[in-house]
Amino acid sequence: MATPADTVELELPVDRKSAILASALAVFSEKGIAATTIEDIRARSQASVGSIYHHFGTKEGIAAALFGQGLDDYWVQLLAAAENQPTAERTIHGLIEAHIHWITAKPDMARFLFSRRQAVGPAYDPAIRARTAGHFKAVFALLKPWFKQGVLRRLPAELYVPLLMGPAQEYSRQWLAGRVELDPQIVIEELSRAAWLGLAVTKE
Amino acid sequence: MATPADTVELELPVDRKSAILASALAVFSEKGIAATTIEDIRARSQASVGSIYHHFGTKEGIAAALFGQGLDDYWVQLLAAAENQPTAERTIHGLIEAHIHWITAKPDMARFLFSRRQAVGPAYDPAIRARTAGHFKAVFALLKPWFKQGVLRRLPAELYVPLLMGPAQEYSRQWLAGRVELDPQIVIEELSRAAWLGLAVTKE
Amino acid sequence: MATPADTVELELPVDRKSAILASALAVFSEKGIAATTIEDIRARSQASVGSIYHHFGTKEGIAAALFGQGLDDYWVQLLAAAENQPTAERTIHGLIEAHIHWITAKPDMARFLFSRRQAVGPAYDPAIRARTAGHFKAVFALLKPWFKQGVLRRLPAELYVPLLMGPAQEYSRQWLAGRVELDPQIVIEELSRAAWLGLAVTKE
Amino acid sequence: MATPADTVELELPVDRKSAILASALAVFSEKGIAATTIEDIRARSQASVGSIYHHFGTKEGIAAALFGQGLDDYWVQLLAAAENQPTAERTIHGLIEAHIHWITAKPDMARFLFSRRQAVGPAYDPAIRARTAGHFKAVFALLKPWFKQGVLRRLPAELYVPLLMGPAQEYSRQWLAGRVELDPQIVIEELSRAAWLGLAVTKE
DNA sequence: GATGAATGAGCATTCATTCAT
DNA sequence: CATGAATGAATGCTCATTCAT
Repeated sequence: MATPADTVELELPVDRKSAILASALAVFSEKGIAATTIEDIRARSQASVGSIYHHFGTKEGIAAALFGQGLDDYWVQLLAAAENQPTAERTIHGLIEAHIHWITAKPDMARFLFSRRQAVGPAYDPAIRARTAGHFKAVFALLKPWFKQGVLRRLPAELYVPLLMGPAQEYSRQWLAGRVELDPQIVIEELSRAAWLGLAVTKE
Repeated sequence: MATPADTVELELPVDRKSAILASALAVFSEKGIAATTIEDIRARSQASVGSIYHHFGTKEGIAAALFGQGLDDYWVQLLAAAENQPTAERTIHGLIEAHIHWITAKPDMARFLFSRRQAVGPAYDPAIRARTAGHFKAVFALLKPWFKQGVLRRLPAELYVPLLMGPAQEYSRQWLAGRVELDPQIVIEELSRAAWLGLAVTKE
Repeated sequence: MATPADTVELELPVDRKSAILASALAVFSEKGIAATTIEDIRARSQASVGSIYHHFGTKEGIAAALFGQGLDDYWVQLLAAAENQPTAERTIHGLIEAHIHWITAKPDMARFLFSRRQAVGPAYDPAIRARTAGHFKAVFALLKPWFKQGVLRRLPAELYVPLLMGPAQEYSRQWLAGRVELDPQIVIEELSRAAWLGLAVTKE
Repeated sequence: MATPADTVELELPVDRKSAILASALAVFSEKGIAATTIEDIRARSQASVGSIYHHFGTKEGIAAALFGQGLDDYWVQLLAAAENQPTAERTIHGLIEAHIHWITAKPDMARFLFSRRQAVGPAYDPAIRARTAGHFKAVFALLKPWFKQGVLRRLPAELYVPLLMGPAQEYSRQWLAGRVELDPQIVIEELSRAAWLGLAVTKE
């Protein structure tokens, strides 16, 4: 067995394009998006400037490609986790659990994705918004039945994300910033509980 | 009739230093922090480059000064709102309400403050963390009695902020990004309710 | 024949890197090192700022490259002139002659080289010192035999350069500053004589 | 007794003007002339920018004042040392001795003075040249008798300084640069000897 | 597709100097 | 005479992007 697990750095070059994206993500995470230069990405990916521009056209092109990739990956996880759950409570639990697992598994991508406005310029805003909306709609569709059954509360649309994901999102930011370290299982239970209580119809 | 109300721009120059800070905040909000140049700030504040550097030493110095100012202002509001409340529920309600009012009153500063990592470099991190921790402690002290009375749940410290402020924070981000527009009163009630349910001891 | 001999200025661009070095030397000589700006060098070399930085990394990088080049060139001349001389006196004469010829042939480089401390920052000091020491050692080795034969005096090491090159060096500085103009042959004889008398073992 | 010997730094403020000059010299020596800013001088002299400009008008004005002061001081020493000597050899010895003593006593000023071209801009050149010429003439007059007596050689005027001061000057530069450290007495004897041999008429 | 030298607009920062108090 | 806030031209350097090979 040649390469030990922590020499990950050197395993990049699957193909050029992916290597560049992976390197970009790594550097973004290390130095911040704004502070990252093409030269940083070039050095890490062992590609040439020309090659980078050949594949992505612009610095922002790299970020956009990365963002799209991360966005889809994230929502795919959420969707999968929420499917085929027997109850609303378990569905919500599945979403929170998937969220925490995902940021834990891919912290660099999470950091990048959650820095929305810094990551990709306003030009890409509509596209991203549309894509996010699409994903969200798919997930929301899974909750529909329970709204009809009166298990989940009917609220102004803009409040669902804050109530559902707000606590998890806030915790994630702190964890990604290295300010916090807890047993994931406890965190998931607690954050799911909060989301559930905020959304569930009170029995009286 | 000399100056119409919306020509606010021109009323800046109280004293140089404040004018620079105010202008910086305005430009940060308009173009984003990373994209803001000293020249932008200079043009808006009608100061000279030299003057800016005389007062703040570095571009980051401006951001740091602004951040400190905003941070204190924010927490002062929270603290005031949470003081002298008769019940835990009302205290939590006060905090959320103050939060929403503050971001509504000072959206530019809120945008700046909530972009933590982009706003001020890692050099200032410890200082900011300490200052935030201090403010938070003061607020948390107001909730102490209810922990002792068994009204509020005892949880790992890292979960209080997510449960208490997470929903409000998530909503604020969307509102500040212009993605949402709701009746503040409804928002406050809903977000307070979520925070309360997440923190309160369940009667059973 | 298109370009007259004194339009040397326009013949620069052999390759970019050399053109930049040559231009830098010219401007250093004209305006002084401290007063020379990158823009001066850029204008003269007809390169772009980016190109200059691509090749030399720093303003000081240019000076360092130039210094190394000049240093080697100077000592190569001295060494060649001192080799294979029949007597100590002729060896010393050869060194002084080579020195005067070199500064006469390359006054700009001489001015640059002899302004040691101003030319290159302290960071490069050790490297330069080592390089100079190496060159000096090679030359000194040529004089060794005559020390053994009792023709040249044994003195504290630090005095050899002052006694050998001091008069020539002082004259050179004045000549390079344009304060003096003499028949080189007379100068060489006189300065060689002084060096020889200072170093030779007195017969008597 | 209040102030210990090594707190010399704090004893500056005799009067403002002198304090500024002394500070300037100190900083020049520490950071180099080109790298010294008015702010450096201000900080060390504990004067205000305004005050500095009031007294010297320009940054170069400081250097010029300092240069004049140092130049006169140097030559006064040389002259005194060469006066009333019984022989040409002792006169030359006196000059070299005074030179070495002076640079040893006032290394900062020596460093400043010997960096001629960097110290003061070309504007002051004629004035300095004239002043130096005057001083030199006075000293040279002391040697006149021995030229007439055929003890000292008649040479092109431009060669006297190189032959007389060249070795000492070269040694001084190295000593001031910290590259050398010898017993002053030996150095003086050796450098005087070289100067004498270079200038004396050979007995045959 | 890949390479890397070249480009040049743009930026943060410095610093001598001025001048109102 | 002293002070220090204010000025703004000038400078070294960065970096996204292009393009000939």
